[in-house]
Amino acid sequence: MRRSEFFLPTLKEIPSDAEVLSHQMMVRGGLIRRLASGIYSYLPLGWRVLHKVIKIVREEMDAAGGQEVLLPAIHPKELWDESGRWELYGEDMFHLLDRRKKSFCLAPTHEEAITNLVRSEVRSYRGLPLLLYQIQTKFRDEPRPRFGIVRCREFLMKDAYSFHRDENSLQETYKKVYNAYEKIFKRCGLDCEIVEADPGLIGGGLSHEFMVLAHNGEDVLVLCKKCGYKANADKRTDDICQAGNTKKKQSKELKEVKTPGMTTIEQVSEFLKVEPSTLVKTLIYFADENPVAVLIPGDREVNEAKLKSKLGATTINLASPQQIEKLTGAPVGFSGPVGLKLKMIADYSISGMVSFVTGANKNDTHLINVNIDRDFKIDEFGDLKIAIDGDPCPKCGGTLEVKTGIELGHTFNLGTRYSESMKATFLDENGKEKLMVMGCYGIGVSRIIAAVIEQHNDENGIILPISIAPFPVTILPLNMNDENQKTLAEDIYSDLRFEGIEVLLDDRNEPAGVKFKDADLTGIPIKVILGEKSLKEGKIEIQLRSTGEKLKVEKSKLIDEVKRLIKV
RNA sequence: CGGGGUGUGGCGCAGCUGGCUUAGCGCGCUUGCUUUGGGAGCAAGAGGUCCCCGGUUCAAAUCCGGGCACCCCGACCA
Repeated sequence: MRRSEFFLPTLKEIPSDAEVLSHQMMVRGGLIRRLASGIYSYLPLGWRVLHKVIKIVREEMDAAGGQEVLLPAIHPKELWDESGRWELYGEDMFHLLDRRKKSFCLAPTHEEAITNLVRSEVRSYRGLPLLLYQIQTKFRDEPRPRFGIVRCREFLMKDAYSFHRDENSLQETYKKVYNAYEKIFKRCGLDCEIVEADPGLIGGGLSHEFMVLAHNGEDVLVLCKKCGYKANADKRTDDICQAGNTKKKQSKELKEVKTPGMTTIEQVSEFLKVEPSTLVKTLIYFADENPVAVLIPGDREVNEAKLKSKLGATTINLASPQQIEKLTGAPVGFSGPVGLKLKMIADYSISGMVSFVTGANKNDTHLINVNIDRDFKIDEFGDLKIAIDGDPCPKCGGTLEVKTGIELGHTFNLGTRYSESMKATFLDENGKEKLMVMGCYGIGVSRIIAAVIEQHNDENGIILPISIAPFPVTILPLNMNDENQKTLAEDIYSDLRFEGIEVLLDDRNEPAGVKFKDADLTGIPIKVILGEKSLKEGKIEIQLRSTGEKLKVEKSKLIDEVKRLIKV
């Protein structure tokens, strides 16, 4: 490709609406442009990168035994009613009406569509297992699109679905896909953490997320250096951590104290001269219209994702001041568990606490020397806090580190969540009808590009690995008025193309600096530089974007050298 | 949806507090000449419903009301 003819608008300045580094660089580098919030066009350069990523994903999915399909992006409402997810997805789904006013959606995911297909075509155990995948645009009316291409309302996803006769077969395929994912991210030059996750709206049992650590990640992970435990910070650890000892003897007498106007933890702890950690915060939530009191230590916050999954609720909301007053008899800031007639759920850490401070459900009043069991009962304990750096590891007791990352892949053990609601069954060798066991596996394909850029960049711009570079090589004749450089550039250009190498020839009549800056910004891995300096010595210079390394090679060896650099 | 912010040639911004000229600057763009190892120089140019609607006023980019769009922080997810 000739740069003079290539549609590649690069920007000198940072676009004002791009806060995150990868977003800024993708816009400046001419990879993408925004059309609306969370909706982006891919320009030729960005589309080339996306193509490279798609190729890698496709190769590894095929190698794992997957077969590619293409499912519709528009689905009728009835399909989603079968699984009950039309309601569940709600506003997060783009809805539309056809000319006869029949309801459709732009598909945010394809469990229903694939299950519909497979249930009608596969009737026998002989047709199983089956691993089908597609690479397709997904539509989600995200409440908050952000970080450029990281969280979009229209984005490219690879989604795969597997169907099995039993759990064992699912595990086999699950492992294959898991391994394929590791290879995909590695080939894209990404360093990936695989963590245990909460399956969320997709449903099912154990699931894993493939995360790239990034400062601008929107997911929070906890990592234990000691035992290697890794999980999404929203994943409850109830299964592995236990409630502490609640039997500690406490004889101090329960007492009311006046705390006029003190509605915050800070005010109360300062007034009573105690640490915030010795207070217990009582928060009133509504879980699908049912009020519940949530108890956590005064210095901690509730992780609403954990709470939601603990309560098995679809929506969860903090009660309003009016509702609180109605339910507890006191204004906000004075809620407490003693005498409260609500379902009571507490974080595990509360179980080990004795003689703590709580609200008294009475205006301007708190209680001191409060103790569980003696003064009130907890219905249920669970892991409900937002994890913070230094928390104990739920598995080994070591110290947890909290990091942020970008979720690139998610694998789910769906079990029979969809085959049951949608009646996807088959006959086994005994002629018995059974439910198919399913798995599903997603990769945010477009998002991978942002993740790579977050991990690989410098002050000059993007640094791309050869594997996903739009062009592995660019030729920079520094002075287009120099006939010698010009013809040499043309010769190298046709030689490289003859070798089947994609190359960008910067044939613009621009100063050297412009060419260097553009090449760096767009992240092209190998620069072939034709300038007076090296040509005087009869040599051609090669610069590597990743290391800044400069090589000088004989003209006759150039093509072989470039081929060698591309191979590694 | 709650909280915060922004909207002025293609891009980045100033002007708005305290209303009045022809709305300015940098980058980019066009033409010519010069230049060519890290976003080059000189000269001449093109390009604007100041987000939209309404109000106040002799007069609004500027003040007031409403709306829209976009960004950031929270709840959702690949």
